[in-house]
Amino acid sequence: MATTEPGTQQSWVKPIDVSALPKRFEPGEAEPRWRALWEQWGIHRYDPARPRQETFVVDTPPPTASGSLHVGHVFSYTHADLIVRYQRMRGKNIFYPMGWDDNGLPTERRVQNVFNVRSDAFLPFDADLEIERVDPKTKPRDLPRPTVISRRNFIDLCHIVTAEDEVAFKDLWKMLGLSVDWNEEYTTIEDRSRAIAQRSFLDLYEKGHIYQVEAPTMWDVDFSTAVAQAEVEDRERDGAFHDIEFGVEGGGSLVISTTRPELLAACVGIAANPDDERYKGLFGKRAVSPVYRVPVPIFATELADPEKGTGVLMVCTFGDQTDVQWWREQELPLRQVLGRDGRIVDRKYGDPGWESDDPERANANYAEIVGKRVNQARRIVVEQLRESANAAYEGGGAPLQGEPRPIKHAVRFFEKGDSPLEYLTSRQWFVRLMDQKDELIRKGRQIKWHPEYMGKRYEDWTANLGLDWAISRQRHFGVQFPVWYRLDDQANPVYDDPILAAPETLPLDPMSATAPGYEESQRGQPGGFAGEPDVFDTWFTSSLSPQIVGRWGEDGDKMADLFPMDIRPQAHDIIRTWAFYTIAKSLLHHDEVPWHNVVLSGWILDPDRKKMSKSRGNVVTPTGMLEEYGADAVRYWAGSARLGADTAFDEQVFRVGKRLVTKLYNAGKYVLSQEGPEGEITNELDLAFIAELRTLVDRATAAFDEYEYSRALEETESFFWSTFTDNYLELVKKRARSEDDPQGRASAIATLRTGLNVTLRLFAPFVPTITDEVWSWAFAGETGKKSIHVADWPSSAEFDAIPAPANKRSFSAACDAIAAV
RNA sequence: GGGCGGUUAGCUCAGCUGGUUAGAGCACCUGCCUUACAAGCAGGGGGUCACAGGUUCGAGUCCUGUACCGCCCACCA
Repeated sequence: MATTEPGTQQSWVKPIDVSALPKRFEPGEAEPRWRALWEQWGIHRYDPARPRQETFVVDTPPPTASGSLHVGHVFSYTHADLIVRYQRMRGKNIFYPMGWDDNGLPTERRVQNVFNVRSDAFLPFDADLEIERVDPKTKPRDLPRPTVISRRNFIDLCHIVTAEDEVAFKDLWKMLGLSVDWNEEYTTIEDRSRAIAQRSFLDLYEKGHIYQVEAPTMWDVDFSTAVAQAEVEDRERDGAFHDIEFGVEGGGSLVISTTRPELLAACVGIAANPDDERYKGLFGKRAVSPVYRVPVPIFATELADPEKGTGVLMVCTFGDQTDVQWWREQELPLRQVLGRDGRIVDRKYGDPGWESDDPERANANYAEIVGKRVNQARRIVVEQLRESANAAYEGGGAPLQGEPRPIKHAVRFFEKGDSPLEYLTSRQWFVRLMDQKDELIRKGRQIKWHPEYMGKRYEDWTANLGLDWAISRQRHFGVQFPVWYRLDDQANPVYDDPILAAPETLPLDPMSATAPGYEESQRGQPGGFAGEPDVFDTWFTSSLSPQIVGRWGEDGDKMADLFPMDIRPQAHDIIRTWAFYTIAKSLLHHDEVPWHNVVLSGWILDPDRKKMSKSRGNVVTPTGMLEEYGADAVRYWAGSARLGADTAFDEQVFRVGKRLVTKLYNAGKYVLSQEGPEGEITNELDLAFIAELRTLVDRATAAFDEYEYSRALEETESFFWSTFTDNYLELVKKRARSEDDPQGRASAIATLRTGLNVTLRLFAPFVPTITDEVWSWAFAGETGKKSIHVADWPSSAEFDAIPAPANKRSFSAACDAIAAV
């Protein structure tokens, strides 16, 4: 700071008192102190009074609030924070919320385990219910049967568990120094989010984008719920082809190949390729199944591959997606044998739709598999197929031809599930997306993807979408459908004409709220009403993150001020879910893109280049590394990886980050402890240094503008370390203390301070604590910006008053000279 | 089977629109406690830029093909 030395007219740059500062910088002490100050000063607050064009809006990912955060989260959330801190210094009014995605299966699973309970949507709420936590030391097999409780009681427990997780998550984010506006915190299960999700449903319903249908859908038998295409993944599994002989009416036989003999009872047709010479004569005839002696039509289809198996196959209700297609196209009967719990349901041959040429045998065989799960049923059916008594026609041999042939094949799983998906007919709600594909792609192209090639992933997924979005889940902890059904004289729901909730009554639970126009006593009664027991797919709610923070349709609706948003940071594995659904919602509700930029972080891989995961036991805990290296060092590590790039976890980089922090501390102490006359920058070397600094500012700014923060960091770091401290600082040390060159000394001190001031600001988004610490020693007072994070981002205009050096090469020449010595 | 990334020093990675002897950090070797910093400084060794062709005066950079690694999607009888 400049003061006037007593007895002179010369103003004097006063040094800081180095002896008052600790010898070493301690992140563990400084970081909490600075966090408290930022909080106190409110520098992360959004200012609703400022106009949209001065505002930078972030659609932050709400992490799943169950279990724990891992290094990958720290990595990608830091990336968003780097961009935000840059924009804040550019003078932007930052809208930076944080949400917790707490509804959904992960939470349910945790609550089931923590309390040993199960939920039943139809049980009445018990206000006095007390549930003890399971002692974590209890072995699973020693647990009593789970207590079945009402959905509302279950949800209360979910709230308890997620509230604990959210506190832990928030602490971690604060420790990491995320500059989130904690006034804008939300959860996806809170009332506002529920109201907005239900409002979304009503709006889509009104616009004709939502329908309800009883149809085959992908079904997870463990969770007993429908799932959507986006939640499905393939897993390689062992299987076996079983060659099974069917009879043909009028004589002869054919041999099909199947991996799912247990579905033989669900067989409703036989298919082969129309050009397949082996089967051409059979189309239009009927085949007869072994074991059950059920006649089924033989038809031709281009989808049948003559090369696969025996070239002829059985169509079941339902073995896979193609079965569903054939069932529709050929108008085949429905013979579903698998129940929602994954067990074989009871059927009687001889009943309508279950005709058999030998009902007695069919029933005897079928009775053996009733109530069994798929694998067990398969073993039993295979044994039955080995008996010639079960041949498809009189006098036939054992239907199973040879031994099953083992194969490896991809099987569809629910991404959170443990059993293969089944296709079951059930009543589900859908959002129509198949008719929106072109428009979804067009919207995707209006968004800038960083890195650009990630946009292609979105486009491929959208173009290849095969199904509308199944949004209903037969689960518990989620947002309810704001829907009731009228009951007919037999108390059966009339699904065609649902009763919708009035917008002003949201949020509500139709299982406890009374349908409009009815009395609660009419619930479940003939002529009365019933609530829709299903809940939304969690993505139905989390895809509304822009609307939730924008309070769409609520008091204080800010959509006009925030929407479309500036950036959506997220990981690339959820392009097909979170990004896709958010774009879809935004299109259907507002005919707009939800944001202008998508910013995609890569994954953290372990040194074997595998994705880090809990199951691999190679997870490093984020808190541990923050405690050991400090937030600045951890942020340095995240900041050194560019967007989209998967990065191997390398603890060395934390050390490098920590070293940079130390260097900044020491360089700051040195520069600000220099004293001398105040004056202009006039010396040729100093001017040359400033010219170098100026180009650095331009490069770092350009990089940040393209979301390439890692390049900005690298440029700044190499300038700071090499140009500034190793070269310039060494070159002017003497002159900065000179007694006989007051002008040169003034010039050196002014340049040193400018160099420090500017590089600190360039580093501020990456290492917020150390930069604010050094900033506070002198520059905070000089500029009136008490925190560096609200100081102006450096611009080349700052240097306009400083003349260019006489020779552009002065600086490198001086460096060469010192190197030679 | 289709698509998208990647392959550069022992390790982790830069290298933007093709242009002088290919870079950084870590690790390694040598020398220095030079009053900001030994968590530092000065210097050094180490790379046929996966491979094969091609375009060009000139290719790590552009084109074609191959191999390997990873991801996404499809296949599921």
